[in-house]
Amino acid sequence: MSIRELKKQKKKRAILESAISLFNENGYDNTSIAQIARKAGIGKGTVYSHFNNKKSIIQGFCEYELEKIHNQLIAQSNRDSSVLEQMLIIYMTEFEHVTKNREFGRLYMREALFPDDEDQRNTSDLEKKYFDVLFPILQKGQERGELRKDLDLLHITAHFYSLYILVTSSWYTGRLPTSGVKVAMELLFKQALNGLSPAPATNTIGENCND
Amino acid sequence: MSIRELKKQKKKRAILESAISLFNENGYDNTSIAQIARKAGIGKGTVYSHFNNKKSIIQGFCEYELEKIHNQLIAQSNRDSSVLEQMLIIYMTEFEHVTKNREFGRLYMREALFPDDEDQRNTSDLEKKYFDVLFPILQKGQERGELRKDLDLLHITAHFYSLYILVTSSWYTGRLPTSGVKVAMELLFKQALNGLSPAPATNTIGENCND
DNA sequence: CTGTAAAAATGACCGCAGTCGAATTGTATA
DNA sequence: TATACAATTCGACTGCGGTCATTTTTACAG
Repeated sequence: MSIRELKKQKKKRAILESAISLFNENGYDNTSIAQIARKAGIGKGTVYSHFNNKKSIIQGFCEYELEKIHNQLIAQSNRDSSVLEQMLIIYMTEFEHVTKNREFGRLYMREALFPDDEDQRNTSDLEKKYFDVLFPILQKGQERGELRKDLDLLHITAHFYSLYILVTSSWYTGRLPTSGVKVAMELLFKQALNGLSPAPATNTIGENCND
Repeated sequence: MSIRELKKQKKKRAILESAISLFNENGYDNTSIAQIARKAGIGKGTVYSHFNNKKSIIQGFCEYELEKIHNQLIAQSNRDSSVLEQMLIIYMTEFEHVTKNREFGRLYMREALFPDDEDQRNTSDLEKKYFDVLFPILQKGQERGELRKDLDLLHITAHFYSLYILVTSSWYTGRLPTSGVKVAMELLFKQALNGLSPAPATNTIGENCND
């Protein structure tokens, strides 16, 4: 690694650290690039040689964090627990990381779910890692009979992920206090597994299997 | 209604119309308030006497639109259809409206789900109307035995709403083409009703259901 | 119609995100 | 070490969102 690359990495980290502390201190909108640059001890223009724009400072940080989580989870994952337990661990871990730096997490969720048209998403590799964590768990779940075998793994993921989004949103909007997040997520995950309609045995099977 | 109020309403509509066309033409970020003002035939400062900031132009529009939808739905709703059918109609209607003006919808979803801390949400009345539409349908569903009676109506709503968010996000991120939205939503709604885990009694029932 | 006070409209102004060409620093070759 | 070249840094500059003191319009009493 040349001196150049080394300096570049160092500066990038300095920018991120300045940005994180300033964003959490004063909020995203109340922090100027000039401030970040000053705190990092560099010129304003230099910030833009490391990040395309203000938003991508957030993306850079969050994607870096998320990748760390995923690597952690792959190492930690306990193949023997139930799907419910493992999903709870995964999404609660992600929730904690996303909301640890409130401002960063908020802007990341926005960009990830409803991105600017111009920002062509480069999350594909991140997504791949995501699925690398989830799919083995779900597959095992299918083999163990915890999950219906006729369902696409992608669709199963969709249910858990969508509930994760909702819970996170509820936390951000203040409808759900931090203390209630885990309970809510567990409840909703269980309901997703069991279904909203009554068990077929007791009731009209035909209606549940309508097409 | 005084002449003042009348003029004010007229100008507000003029601003919105200019904003809608410019946003859809050039995108939100590439449209300046000055442009909107010029097109509406007023001064720049006047825009700010009708809207607190650029974002609230979007909110004003979308909340107005959503209220229209809700009123429509209350009138239209067919109490005799299944919960699945009614939910599909409601959320597909909302999807169509939200995505009709792509840019507006995107920014509205962002604000609704992950709002700025400073913007204290005033969506409570909008939410109330929302529940006024949904709860009767779900209640009827419980009475008819389509939905488990032990579930909180709010939680049932959560499942459908979260899937709606996911599908909408998938559309905005380009993962789901417009043509695939309804199919995806129906599939996911059915799965939410039936549950992700196999029916307790037998394993084969699940396989007869859905695709 | 006139005077007047409140309401509304306005655009100059401020601080910021992002750009760009010039200046500086690192690298390679002789 | 000297020189040429590429990468990096920089801050003055542009156009924008949002503010505010000033001007213009409206409502109404005398």
